[in-house]
Amino acid sequence: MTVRVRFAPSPTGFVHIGSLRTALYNYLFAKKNGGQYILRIEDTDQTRYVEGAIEGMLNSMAWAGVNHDEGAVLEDDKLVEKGDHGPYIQSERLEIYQKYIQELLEAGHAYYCFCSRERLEEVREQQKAAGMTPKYDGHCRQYTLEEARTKIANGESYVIRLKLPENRDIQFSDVVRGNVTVNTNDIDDQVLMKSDGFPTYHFAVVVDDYLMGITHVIRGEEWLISTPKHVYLYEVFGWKAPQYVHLPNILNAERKKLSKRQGDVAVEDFVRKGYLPEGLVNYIALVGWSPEDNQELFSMEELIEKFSLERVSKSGGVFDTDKLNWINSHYIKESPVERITDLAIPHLIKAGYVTEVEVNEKYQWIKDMVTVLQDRLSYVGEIVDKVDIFFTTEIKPEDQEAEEILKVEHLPQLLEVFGEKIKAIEVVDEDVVKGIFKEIQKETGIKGKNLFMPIRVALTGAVHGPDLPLTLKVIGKQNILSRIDYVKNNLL
RNA sequence: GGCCCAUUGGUCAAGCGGUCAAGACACCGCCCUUUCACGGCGGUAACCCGGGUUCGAUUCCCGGAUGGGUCACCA
Repeated sequence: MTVRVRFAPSPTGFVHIGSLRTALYNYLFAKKNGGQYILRIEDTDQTRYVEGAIEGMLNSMAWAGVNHDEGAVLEDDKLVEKGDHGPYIQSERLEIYQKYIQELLEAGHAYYCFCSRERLEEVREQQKAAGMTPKYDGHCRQYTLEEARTKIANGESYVIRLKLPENRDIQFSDVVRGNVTVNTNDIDDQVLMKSDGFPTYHFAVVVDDYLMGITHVIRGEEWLISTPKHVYLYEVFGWKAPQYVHLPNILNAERKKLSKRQGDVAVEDFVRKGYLPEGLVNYIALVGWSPEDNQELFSMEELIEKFSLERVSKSGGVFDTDKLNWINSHYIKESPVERITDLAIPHLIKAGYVTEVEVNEKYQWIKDMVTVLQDRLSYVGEIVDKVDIFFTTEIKPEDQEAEEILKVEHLPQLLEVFGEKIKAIEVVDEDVVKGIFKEIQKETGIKGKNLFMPIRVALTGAVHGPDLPLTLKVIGKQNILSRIDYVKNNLL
């Protein structure tokens, strides 16, 4: 039996970081087992549909390199479907659901319900007031199919509910949780078909997973509790249920479910900040799964090779930006400068350091700047916090420590000598600066920290920063000289 | 609140009856570096609490506590 798995987002916005991980695990599991990974769009809630959401999600998945074998894909910016188990968009499968819901109705496993939302609300309130768990009271179970159809013919609005047997334990085995048992008395007669003719998730997911030949359902743990309803549906249809795999949640620092409004949770947020796809994917793979050995850094190929559902953890994991940064910085260091430069340019433009028209002629210079900074970035966008030293004209000591350094008594002499030597050369590059430092050391006896730090602070205002010779190369001869003048005139 | 699930350092986590309880991030220290980083080496730091079972429990069982999930015509 070939493995077939699916990722089934609903197009209500962006791809949540937790969804990315769910998709990734599905993808890894499929690839590992030579199976297929399908992307199905679950757009059964007409009220929550967001324009352009599908396209955005598809782009995020493509960015991350989690590519599906079947499902909705973007071709020349147009949404098309690939694969022979389609349609893969639920709103295009309405007739299919109709057929199966009729089957259920005829067999007595589902019934029409005419209760108004008001009545439902009322019942719930009463139950709550009585200290009971809110649950549909089965009011419409009394109607025969025939009676119900008469009411429908009279124009009454209805939904279709699952008719659950009383007091029956439904058990299923979850790959990560083991055996889970829930009694039907604790489950609602779930609405299967809504009054607008669309199926609910619970119905569509079962019909589609069956029809699409899904063998393993790998999804977030928020679905664990409703799985018995799905298992029951498989049973009454006489279908074989898939293997269930419920993934633990990804939590924030407060150990709450990671959600919007408390920072970055959308894949696009990380793209925007300048995280690399291999960094994000590598990190996210490690929240909720661990390899047999101690490996931390993985390419997608290695993840596929090492991944197994048996090693998925049971409990939720906190999203740790520090570790993400560490992993991401690894991939930034590994990348060709050109790649980081190209990613950095939009950030520099946005921050106002360069204009779009300047970019071409300044490309080499920008590349030099990126070369100097590349090893120090956690994510590319961070570069805008570090480039000020290359653009500033008026040196300002960044803190008290910097101010102290500017007060050292040999600074005026040092700047004088250094300025003269810079003046004397054509082009400032790394080796030239190193040579100059050597000469100064020989001529004045100033060396080490006493040599580098005063120059660094005088020319950049900062105590910390990238390698000085490289930094000076990027600053350039003219700017070095004018900064020296500025410091002499204003800060000494 | 009912039901379901979980609980190893600050965080991710290994462990699957006998270990001085791995490793990584973060933090601290040292080394490398004529500066700053990178890097290398080292350090601090954990089995939620009770009962059982067992010669022996972090590991198995039962309670409790804590945390999470879920109780929609949302997914």
